Amino acid sequence: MVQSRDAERTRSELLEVATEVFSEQGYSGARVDEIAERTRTTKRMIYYYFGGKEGLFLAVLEAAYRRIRELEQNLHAGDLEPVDAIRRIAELTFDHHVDHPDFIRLVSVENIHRGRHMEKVESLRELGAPAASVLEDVLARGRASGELRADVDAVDVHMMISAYCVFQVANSATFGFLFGRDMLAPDVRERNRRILGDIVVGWLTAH
Amino acid sequence: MVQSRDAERTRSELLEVATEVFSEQGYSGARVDEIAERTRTTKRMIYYYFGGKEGLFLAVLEAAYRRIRELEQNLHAGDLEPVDAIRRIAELTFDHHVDHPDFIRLVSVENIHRGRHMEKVESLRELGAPAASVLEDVLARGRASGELRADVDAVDVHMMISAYCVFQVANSATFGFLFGRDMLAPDVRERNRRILGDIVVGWLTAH
DNA sequence: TGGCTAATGTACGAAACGGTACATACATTG
DNA sequence: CAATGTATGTACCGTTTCGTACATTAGCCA
Repeated sequence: MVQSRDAERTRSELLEVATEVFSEQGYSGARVDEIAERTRTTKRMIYYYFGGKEGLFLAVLEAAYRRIRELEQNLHAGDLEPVDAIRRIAELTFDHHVDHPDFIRLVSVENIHRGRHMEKVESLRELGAPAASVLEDVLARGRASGELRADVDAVDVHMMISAYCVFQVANSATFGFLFGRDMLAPDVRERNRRILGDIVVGWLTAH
Repeated sequence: MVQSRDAERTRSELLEVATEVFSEQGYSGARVDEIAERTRTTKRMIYYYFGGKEGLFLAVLEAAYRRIRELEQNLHAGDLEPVDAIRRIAELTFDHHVDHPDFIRLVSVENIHRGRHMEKVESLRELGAPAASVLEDVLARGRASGELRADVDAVDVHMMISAYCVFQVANSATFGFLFGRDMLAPDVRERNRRILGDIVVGWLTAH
C-alpha cells in the first residue's frame, strides 16, 4: 500500500472504526484484528498509538463523551419560560440520544463492566456537572414562580430524562421483540419524543 | 470428586452460575472454563446439557425471563382505584428490577447483540403481552372515569416505567460516576421509588 | 542531499479459549 | 445381579486472538 503518511488521519480513523466495533460487539466481543481490517492501516498502529486494546477503548470512551459535552453546551434554554425550557431540554436530549446510538451502546458496554474503564480516564470525571447546572437554573426559576414542584433536584430530573432516552436506543432490540414496537421507526420516535415532554412537564407541574 | 449424581442439581447449578458470569462479563467476556470452575461439576457438562456456550446463554435467558413472568402475574392491581393501581404497578416494577440486577444486566447484554439470541428462543415470543394487559385494564378504567388521560396506551406506560427502572440498575455505574449519586444505596432507592410513582401519576393525570 | 526520527508494514509467537474424544462410574430396571 | 443407558471426569486438539520483534519507508531538517 503506497500511501502518504498522515498520523492524524490514521489515529482518527482507528478511533472512528473502533467506536463502531466496540458498540456493536462489546468490549470482549470486539476483535483487534477486525478493527484494523476495517481501516486503511494495520493492527500495528493500534499498539503504536493506543498501547493496546484497552487503551483504544479508553480513547474511544473519552472521545465519545467529549462529543456529548460539546452538544450539551449548545443547550441554551435560558431565554425560555421554565415549563417550555424543561420540555425543550427533554426534547433536545431525546434527539441527541437517538441520533448517537453508538455512544449510548458504548455506555451500556461500560456499565456491563461496572465502569471499570472510565474510572481510568481523568478527563471524564467532571463531565456530569454541566448537564445538571442547566437544569438547576431552570428548576430554580420555576420554583420561584411556583410553576414547578420543589421536591426534586436537577439530578432527579436529569436521571428521568436520561433513563427514557437511553432506553430508546439501548433496549430497542428486546423491547421491540417483546412488544412489537420499533422505537427507532420515525413515527414512533416522533410520538415518544412528544410523550417524554408530556411526562416531564406533567410530573414537574403537578403539585 | 466422589459425589452422588444429581442431574437436576448439576443443570441448575450451571444455569445459576452462568447467569452470574454472563451478567458480569457479557456474552463474549464470559469464559466457559470460568463458569465450570465456579460449579461443582466440569466444563464437560455444559456441552452435555446445553450443547455449548450459546446454548447455555439461551437457557440462561429463558430461565431469567420465565422468572420475570411469574412475578408479573402476582401483580394483581384490579382491586385498586386506577390512580392507586398505576402507582402500585410502578412501585412493584421498580422493586422487581432493583432486586434482580442479574436479569437486567442480561437484558443489556442481549441488547448489545441486537437481540440475536433471544430470537432463537421460541418461548420468549409471547412474553410481552401479560405485562401490557394488566396496564391496559387499569388505563381503560381510568379513561372511563376521566381520571387518566386518553392519549397514551399500555405500551407507552410500560415503556416509561421500564425505562426508569432499567436505568437504576443498568446504568448505575456510569451515572454514579458522573453525578456522584449511588442509585442502589437504600435511601436513594427509596427516594427514586417514590419519584417514579410521582412521575407516572403526574403524567397520566395531567390533562 | 544525507541522515535521523516518526510512522508503518509483515510475520510470527504464546496463551487463551471453545470444543471434543475417550474412558468410566453410577443407578435403574428387568 | 447382570445389563444398559445416563451422567460425569480427564486429557487433549485446533483456532482464535492479543501482542510484539524486526524490517522498512517517508518526510523533515541541518
